[in-house]
Formats: sequence, C-alpha cells, structure tokens
Amino acid sequence: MALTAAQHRVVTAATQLFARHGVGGTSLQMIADELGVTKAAVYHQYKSKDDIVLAAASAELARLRTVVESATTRDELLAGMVDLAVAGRRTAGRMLNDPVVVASFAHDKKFREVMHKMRALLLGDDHSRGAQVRVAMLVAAISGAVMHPFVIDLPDETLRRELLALANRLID
Amino acid sequence: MALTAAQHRVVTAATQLFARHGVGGTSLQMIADELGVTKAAVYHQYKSKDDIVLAAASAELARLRTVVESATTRDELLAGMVDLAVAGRRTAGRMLNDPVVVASFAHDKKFREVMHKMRALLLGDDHSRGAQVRVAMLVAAISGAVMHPFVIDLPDETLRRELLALANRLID
DNA sequence: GTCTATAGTGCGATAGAC
DNA sequence: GTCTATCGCACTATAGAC
Repeated sequence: MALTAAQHRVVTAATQLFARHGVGGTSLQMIADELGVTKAAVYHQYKSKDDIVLAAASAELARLRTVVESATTRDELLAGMVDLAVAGRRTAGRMLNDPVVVASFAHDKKFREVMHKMRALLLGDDHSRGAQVRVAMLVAAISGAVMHPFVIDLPDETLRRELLALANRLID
Repeated sequence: MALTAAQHRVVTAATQLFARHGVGGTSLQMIADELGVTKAAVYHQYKSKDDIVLAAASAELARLRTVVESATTRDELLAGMVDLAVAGRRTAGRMLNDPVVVASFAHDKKFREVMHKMRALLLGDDHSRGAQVRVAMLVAAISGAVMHPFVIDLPDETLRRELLALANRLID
C-alpha cells in the first residue's frame, strides 16, 4: 500500500491517461512516454498493467475512504465528497467509471465498507432499497456531474458551491 | 444513419461489449466472435473501429433525442430519461461514460441541441450557471445510478420508481 | 532505477475468392 | 455478406547490462 516515489509517479501518470483514454485505451508505452522513461522502467515498478490499474484504483478508493472516515456529520461528508470530486474532475473521476475498475470494486471488501459507512452517515438507520438507490444516485450525481461537458468551463469554486447545494437537496 | 440489418447486429454487439470492457478494451475480434463471424465480415459493414464506435454512440444519442423531442412537459421528460437509462442499465449506460465517446460528443452539434432542449424543458428560462450544473447533475445522477454496484440486483421497476422520485426532487 | 534488445501475441486493416 | 490469408505494427512482458 505504501508507494515508493517512483511508484507514485507511475500511478499519477496512469491515472491521468486512464481518465483521458480509458483503461483499455492506455498502453504501457503511453505511461512510459508520459514519464519520459522506457516501458522496462515502468515494469520494474509494477509487474503487469493490471497491477497499475489496481494501484491507481486503490489510491482513489483510499482518498474516498479518508473522506468518509474523517467525517462525523452528514454535512462534513457531503462537503468532503464534493471537494474530492472537484479536485479530480480532470483525472480520477472518469477512471472510476471505467467498466474494468467498476467490476474490480463491485465485490471489493474495502469498497463495500466505505459505501456502508457512507450510507450510515447520510441516511442513518434507513436500510430500505430506496436508501440504496439514494446513495447510489448521490455518488453518481457528484462524480458524474463534475465531468459533464456542460460544466467543463466552470471554475472549481463555482462548481463546488452548486454541487454542494444540490447534493444537500438530494439527500434531505 | 439508416442501418442495414447487418449493421444493426454489429452495433448491438459492439454496444454490449463496450459496456463490459470499455471502448479501448474491445477488439474487432471480440465483436466478430460475439456475432459468430470473422473480422473481415465486420469490416465489410464498417470500414474502421472508429466508425463502429461512432455508430454505437450515435444510436444512443438518437434514443435520447427521441425522448427529449417527444416530451412536452417536464414530467414526461424525466420519466422518459429514467426509462431509457433503466432499459440500458446493462449496456448503453456505461458506454456513454467512456472518455472516447464523451470527447466525441462534447462538441457535437446534435448532442448540444438535445442538451439545450433538455435544459429548456427542465428549467424553463433559467440560463444561469447553476441551471447548467443542475442539468449536468441530473443527467449524471440518472445515467450513473443505474449502473452502481449498489443497485445492480434491484428489479427494473423498483429502480425506475425510486429514480423518478429522486430526479423530481433534484429538479424541483 | 533505468536502459537496450527481444520474444511472442494480438491488433487494426486489406486483398481477393466464393 | 462472408470467407481465408496475410501484412505491418503495437502491444504486454522478460532478460540482462549498467
């Protein structure tokens, strides 16, 4: 889990490229070129492309986890989620929608724990199916809206403010 | 725009595979195998992979366009959008989030027209930046929520009902 | 930690027969 | 409309020197 400096560079470059071209559309050559090194140097850090995908996805999940676990109120959580999404609007956001990444998360224990804690903080004791749809919709709305062509030119702060207001409306 | 029967088969198979593996993660061999033919037979219908991506994306946009243009009230539009998303929850939904597809749509004239009409019907004369964020968030929420791991086991009708209620709450 | 060099595979795409 | 066969290339991944 603790990344070396070189591993961190690989994951950062990979995350940006995954967002721009998709996971399947990103080659190790592209990652190496982005870093100004050869493919072999990248392979020295991760022994396969799958490992890089996993590391990049895990790094994003860890960020979300930090937000969820450091929040003590619903308002804090919503603000943290919006901040995270806005910060990654050009990079991480799209990657988390990639079919390959989604499939690897769907049954991941940590992912489910984070989502469970999120639902508990947002909706309390409500365990109905409606509550699940509501959490799913909130997550999708926040992470999806930041990448929509319609808002691509909005400054971060404007986007943040509007998203937060709407997120509150959705969950109230 | 009018597809032959063979072209329709190619686009249908491609859409399913794009949703499962991403655009970049889907090869022409996979599409050919899905159809039980050879790559050359697929190439006879479309002269490049890009053309297939474009045709699949256009078909989805055309569906959305039909919904938007046949709706006369806000409620009709929301219901149509939810129905479309639920119908394609296993196929089209994910494809429309692919970076390659999104990039091709961002400056597409028809796409922008559809989005414009959508905003007009949802929010009337409100042309503020907030209104744009609201439309972006609504689209993202509906199309993203149907694919979230949390709701993957919900029956279509339950998902439809919950989504519609929440969509109304977001736009009211 | 990075390099050169290379193996082996699958890719997108084309030619031409049926 | 589908086939067989093939081209040239880019891909993932590895070996071994520095």
